[in-house]
Amino acid sequence: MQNRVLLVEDDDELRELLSQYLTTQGFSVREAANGRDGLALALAHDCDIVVLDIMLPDINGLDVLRELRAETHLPVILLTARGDETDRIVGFEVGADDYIPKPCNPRELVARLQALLRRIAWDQKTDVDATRTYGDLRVEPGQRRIYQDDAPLELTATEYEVLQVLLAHAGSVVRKTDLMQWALGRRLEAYDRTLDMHISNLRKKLGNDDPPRIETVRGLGYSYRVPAQ
Amino acid sequence: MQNRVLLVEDDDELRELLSQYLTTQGFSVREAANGRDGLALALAHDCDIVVLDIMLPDINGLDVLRELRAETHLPVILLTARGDETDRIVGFEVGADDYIPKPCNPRELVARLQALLRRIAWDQKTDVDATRTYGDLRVEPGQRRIYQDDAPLELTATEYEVLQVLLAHAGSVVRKTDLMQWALGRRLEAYDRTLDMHISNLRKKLGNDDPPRIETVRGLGYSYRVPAQ
DNA sequence: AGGCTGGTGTAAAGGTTCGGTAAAGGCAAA
DNA sequence: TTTGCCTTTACCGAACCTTTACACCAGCCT
Repeated sequence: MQNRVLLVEDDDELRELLSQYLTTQGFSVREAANGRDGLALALAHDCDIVVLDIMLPDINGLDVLRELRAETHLPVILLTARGDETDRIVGFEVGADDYIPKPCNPRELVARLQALLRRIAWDQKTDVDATRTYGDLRVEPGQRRIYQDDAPLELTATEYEVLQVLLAHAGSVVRKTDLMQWALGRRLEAYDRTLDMHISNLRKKLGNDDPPRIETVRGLGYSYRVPAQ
Repeated sequence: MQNRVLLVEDDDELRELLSQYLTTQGFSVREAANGRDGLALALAHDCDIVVLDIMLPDINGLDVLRELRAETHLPVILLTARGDETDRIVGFEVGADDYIPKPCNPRELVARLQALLRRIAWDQKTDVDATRTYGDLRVEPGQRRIYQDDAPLELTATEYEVLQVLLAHAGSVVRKTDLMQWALGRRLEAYDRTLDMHISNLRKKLGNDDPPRIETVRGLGYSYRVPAQ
């Protein structure tokens, strides 16, 4: 399916522009307007690559990168207005994989994203492919499979995507619009019941427990019940 | 341990300058002043990473890269005077990992070299030049043959490439676009069923087991089922 | 309470896309 | 020319995403 990009950029206009372009280029985009949200989303294991602006309102992008590197080797491309060379060198030292000065050409951004993803796909996997466990569920991103008590669930591509997003945000509510965007890659339109159907099918495949693993938050979205320790 | 860089650059002065700087930065440098020598050295498995000028007296740097990519996934950083954007995009499409416009800052070159090498070290790739065994299959890259229970499989050149790539990533899903690029060396276009045919033929030659050794992951690609211990 | 409204659950039907494969075509080397 | 192999074409069946339809429930208003 499509690669998942996390775009951390405070300039709403630029973020929107890049987000749309990346979407047309076949990426599934998550957005964050500040460092705190960006870091949280990046650590949620719900994206394959990060595009990170250095100038952010709250936490400096380099500090976000530092914190991220303490946990993961998620590929990161830095973005900045400052053509400052020192900035650039520091960025690499902190662990960036690439660096693009603004104003950035969207086509170049895409080319560099793809070059990096290709390199990673060839070399044996980063921690994006690390298996993660949520109670009796185990996500194996490399195989694109989810196991329940060591038995693989027979999920379709979309079901896998939906469940994996819910699991990445286990314990908190994922809004329907976000779930739609992230898992299905398109916007939620009125009267579109597609997502509800996928949830329904997922619940069936997960076994219709009580209380349900996937809780409905009326008017908002869904949430995977955080598993008891 | 120092990393071995191959520097392919026709401008003697610049090459000498970069070579010296790279040496002071702890790299072991091999040099080539034209495309032909560069290609030969790169294929000699005697370096870890290549810095490749696009403007070369004999073969165009992009063609050198193309030929290199037919054989190996050696990391390559392109270098060029032309700030031409198209050149840049083409470079990435052909399989470059990075791109630096001249005049290049040696410090930035080193930073990018290190970023790329670090990425590769993190992702520890499987050595595709070594003999590998997967259950009853054994890949002998030296002979370009694959043995099943010590009996050689009668594979065509393309079939060998496809199966070899699948085996190198045994247990994880290889996307069709990647498989196409890595095994067939070209981009997957719409309505191209070539890959499907090779998979079909491979399955036949491997014996149509159940469950199939080569699993289809609908909408994504294929995956070689990891053999039971 | 009763009824309205809008969000949700889900069975079933619809329609499209995708993958498997036989067979034909094309191309290049022997 | 023959041979071997890669590619294209074509058809079929299966998978599965989406739509439709109806039932249900919660909250709110009267």
